[in-house]
Amino acid sequence: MAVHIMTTLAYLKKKVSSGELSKSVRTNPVVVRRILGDLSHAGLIVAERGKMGGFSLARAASGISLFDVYRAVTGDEELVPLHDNPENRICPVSCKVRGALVKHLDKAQSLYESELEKVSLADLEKAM
Amino acid sequence: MAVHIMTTLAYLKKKVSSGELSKSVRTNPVVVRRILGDLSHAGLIVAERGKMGGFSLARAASGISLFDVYRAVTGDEELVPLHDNPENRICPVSCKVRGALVKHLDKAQSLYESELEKVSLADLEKAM
DNA sequence: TAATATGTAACTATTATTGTTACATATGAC
DNA sequence: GTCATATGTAACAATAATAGTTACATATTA
Repeated sequence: MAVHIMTTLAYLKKKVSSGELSKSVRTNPVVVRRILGDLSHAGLIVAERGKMGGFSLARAASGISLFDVYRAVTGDEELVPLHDNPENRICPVSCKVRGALVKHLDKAQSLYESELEKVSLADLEKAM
Repeated sequence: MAVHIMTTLAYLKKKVSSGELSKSVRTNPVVVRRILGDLSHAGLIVAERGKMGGFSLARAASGISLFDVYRAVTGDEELVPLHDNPENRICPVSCKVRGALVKHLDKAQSLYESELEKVSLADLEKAM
């Protein structure tokens, strides 16, 4: 939804209200505003309040990547989370798997994220 | 949990029951058996029923990757799912974002998965 | 045949997400 | 100054996914 919203802002190139955006996404304006809140806190969009208010990109679409959008809405949570049951101290695997596994998962996630960095909202908007 | 279980099987190099595995993972044996069911259906482990039954790797730990384990338990679902609200036909973005976005997400996911392919259970087991 | 393992159904508890209603707050038009 | 209209958020309900639990059928071996 966040990418849909951001692509719409890039495409329309004007100030848009949460009501208009919600029609494109086909959901409730509050759902859209919650996502817009994340995007705004991340500095990707500018929100203007009051009558004639609305949302617009904070900078050029070519300067905003899919990774920026992804990060804004997910925080820094992991793509594949680990189980968080307590360790069984008498089992070496129970004590050490997480550490060993997370190293590889982090590497894979870095690759995923750097691929998202390569794609800008301008690239997406051109395909509309 | 699936990786924890598989690494334990690689480490112990013997037939192990769901009860023993659940002690290492610190959860209920049925939770473990559900995951073992997925791993078994994927052909990664062999399940033996009855008294003296248990689970063991179906092939050498060096021949099983993190990607194999990941696929066995997640199916082919996407790392980052798209929203599935209906299209708004009068909005070009609403009609086309998904197609444009999924292309890039699939590329990124391929990179993630091929990184997991590079890591075997033997690699993990060595770190225990 | 008794003991012990897997395989699964059924149920509860917990959590996250989405959608919704309601309303405080801000801002521009008149 | 006030009204119309926008954002910002709290609060709540509906839905779905996951984890844990109990129960029991089925398989296998000593």
